[in-house]
Amino acid sequence: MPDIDATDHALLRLLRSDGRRTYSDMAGEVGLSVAAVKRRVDRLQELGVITGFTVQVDHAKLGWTIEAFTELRYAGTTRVADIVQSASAIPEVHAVFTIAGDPDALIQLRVRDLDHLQQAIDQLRRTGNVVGTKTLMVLGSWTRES
Amino acid sequence: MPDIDATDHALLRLLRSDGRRTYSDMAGEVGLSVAAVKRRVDRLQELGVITGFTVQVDHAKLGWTIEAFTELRYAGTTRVADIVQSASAIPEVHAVFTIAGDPDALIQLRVRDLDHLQQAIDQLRRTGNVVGTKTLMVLGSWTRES
DNA sequence: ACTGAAATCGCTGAATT
DNA sequence: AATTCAGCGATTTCAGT
Repeated sequence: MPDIDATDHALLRLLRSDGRRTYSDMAGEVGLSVAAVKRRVDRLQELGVITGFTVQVDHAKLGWTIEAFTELRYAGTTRVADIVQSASAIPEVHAVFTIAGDPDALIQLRVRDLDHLQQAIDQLRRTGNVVGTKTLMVLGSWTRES
Repeated sequence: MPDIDATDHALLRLLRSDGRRTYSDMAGEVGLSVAAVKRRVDRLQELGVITGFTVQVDHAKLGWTIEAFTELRYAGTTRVADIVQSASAIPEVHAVFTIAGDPDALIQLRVRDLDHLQQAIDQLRRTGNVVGTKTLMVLGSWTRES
């Protein structure tokens, strides 16, 4: 684990709340020069602490109004890599978590409507050696952004 | 639902893979002028399709090596807003999903070690009217980034 | 490691079609 | 709604401490 000091953590916090914040803004916040801030952010990327920058999208505004988690159980012979590969190939799949114990995987889905959800789940069941599913419909969500 | 055309979707896709991509880069990709691209991105923000920009962090590199989901069951009287409020107050909680049916909520956790996980789960059990939990340990994960 | 300055590059708004 | 252009601000590099 590399040495990440309090200033680095402050910069990460600032970039989390706004990934396009300028170096001069951050420099003012942490009390360093613009060049020093850029050097630290570059270093965090080289270390792999920062893996990238992205945009946050409200999927509901694009018509993908339904979010769900599906727990998958696989046949005993299924390998973890196969689970990820087959699930991630489905466009409705937003994230795949392989799990220790029961279930074997937790799949985060985003779909347009209930019909669309059923199609996505059917597709999940068909891929790999799925022996059982349980779907949790998301009513609301909160995500940390500090 | 506002009218988001193919160019807007292309811009969203580009910004997802790199949220700090320059307008001139995107202009080249979609075949528009820099100012036109800026106008579209500004509009997507005004519409609320783009809710913000952020940095992607490898939490394991910061020492938060363990990820888990905890399913929570609450007493019948508990209100959804109370679930989110009490769970989100715990620093180890990364996301809260309220669920239709059983369980009542799915909590995404990030912790430093197993001892830390136990503390976080204990804290979840204490808040609100939790009547049962089941924790899923994440072995690996994949998230769409296109 | 950080600072400050210089050069480059991109952002932004106004005028125009 | 998109384009062009001009002014301004941010990024990036480098010499100095």
